[in-house]
Amino acid sequence: MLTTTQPNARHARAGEPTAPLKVDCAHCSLRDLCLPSGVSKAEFDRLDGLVSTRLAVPRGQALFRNGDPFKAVYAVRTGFFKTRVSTEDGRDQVTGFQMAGELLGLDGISTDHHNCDAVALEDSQVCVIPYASLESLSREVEVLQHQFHKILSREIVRDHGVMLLLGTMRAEERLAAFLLNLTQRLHQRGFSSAALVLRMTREEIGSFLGLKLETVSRTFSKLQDDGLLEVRHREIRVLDPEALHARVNPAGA
Amino acid sequence: MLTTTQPNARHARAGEPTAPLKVDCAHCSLRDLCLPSGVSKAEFDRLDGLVSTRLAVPRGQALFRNGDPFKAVYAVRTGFFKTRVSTEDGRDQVTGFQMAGELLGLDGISTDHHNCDAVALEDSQVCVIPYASLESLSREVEVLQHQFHKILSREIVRDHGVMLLLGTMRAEERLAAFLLNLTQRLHQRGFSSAALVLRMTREEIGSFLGLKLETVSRTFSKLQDDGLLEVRHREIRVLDPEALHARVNPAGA
DNA sequence: CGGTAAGTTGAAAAATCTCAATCACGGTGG
DNA sequence: CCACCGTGATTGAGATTTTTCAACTTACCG
Repeated sequence: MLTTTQPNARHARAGEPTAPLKVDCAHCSLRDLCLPSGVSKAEFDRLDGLVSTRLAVPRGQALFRNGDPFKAVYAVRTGFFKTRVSTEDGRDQVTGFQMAGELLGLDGISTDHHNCDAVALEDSQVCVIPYASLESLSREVEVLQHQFHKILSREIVRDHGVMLLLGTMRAEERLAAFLLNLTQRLHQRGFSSAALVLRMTREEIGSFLGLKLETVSRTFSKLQDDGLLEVRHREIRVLDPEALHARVNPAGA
Repeated sequence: MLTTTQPNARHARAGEPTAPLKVDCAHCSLRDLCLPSGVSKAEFDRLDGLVSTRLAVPRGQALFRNGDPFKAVYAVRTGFFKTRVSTEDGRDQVTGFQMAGELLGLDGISTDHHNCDAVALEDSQVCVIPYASLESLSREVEVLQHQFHKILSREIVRDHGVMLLLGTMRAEERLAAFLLNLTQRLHQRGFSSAALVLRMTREEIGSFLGLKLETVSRTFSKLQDDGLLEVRHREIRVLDPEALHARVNPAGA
């Protein structure tokens, strides 16, 4: 399912839009998952010009990097991203994985510069939402303003959930929680919540979960041995979602 | 320095404002650290009515709890808070400590209900900022809108920093980073960055840093033995800030 | 002045990491 | 078409870090 890398673009930065076609939230299938969620039919024409262009980001390439000037936020249209932050001495932490309908770049508002790297894990497309337009439009369209605030707040709540995971859970619980989160988000998007293809390596999963890649691998094997999963490299089948859920909170509740 | 607990209010919820006096950002000394930062003199009168009241929160008491309906965000005027989230099986994670000028309750926008508990660690006062007023006023006052977005974004960036800490650092690095963060914020507020009095227990520090309280205690002792700190219970003196900084990133950079 | 909550310290147990070997697969080139 | 190469994944064994359990100390509050 992964499209092949475009070797000549692999090490370049995100460039010009491949398809500068007029883009239109009103006809986008991700409408209800994305920024315009809650905007009524009648109001959709007011969102005209919110999304200026689309941008293709080949696998392995950064949409933006730590330190880049912040000008826009991005909505994932197709594909899959990771965001990561790093220490001065080179250790890094994946802060999230983003799929269709999710927003990237919100961190940049705080300092006018991006504070993390966003890297495509497969060939992807994003909608470019110039931040100035978003601010001015959300002064006029109340539901847009509210929805944008909700998205920012939701990101904070999500982050708190990740802190809880990193601060209190052991390896098996972390991986179980991670898989359930992925399947739940895939399900929202109309995919099976039993079968999934991971878009990231064991190392990237480990970086997100605060574990080494070997620990991730061992934990996959354990969950497989226990009959909760079927693991074949990146293809995962969830055999027993109930039991998987129970692993997140072993004490039960 | 800690004010004593008011025993009879200890187990009650945050109640009515003790001092329903007209509150005014324009004359508040926290102006530049807080929500109105960046609002010009001329515009200050437009912020009239943004802060409806003040609220006293005695030590140990919750300003809000997970599940409470979300109606307002709160700016800490005096005192000190922690926020925490918890799992169904009762483990919890402190997600942050908030001091004067910092905002509480932003998590509530996402679902119209608070998603964490905010508990005063000493007798505190907050300014109540009804969320509806904030949204409508920020549609009119551009700099307020922008500042509010910056605060939301800054919280996201802060959370990513905590994830990095929880995901990649060992105990000593975590504690060093924590202390430097505290001293830096105290310094911003005009306090010494060498001497500080912790407002929280070892257990709360541990919960924030993803460590057990014994590990926190041992790590304090280690840093003291190494001559970087002087630790007497909650009174901490930073003897060698440089060296402390070096402990955060032992590989150097 | 006693009781309780908070903090410190030790020793053993447990979880995770590190280092190393091996395996599997996809892509490449002969 | 097949052998080979490189990346990613798995597994094992030993080292390290942190946790757990327990004893004890200290400070503070009533």
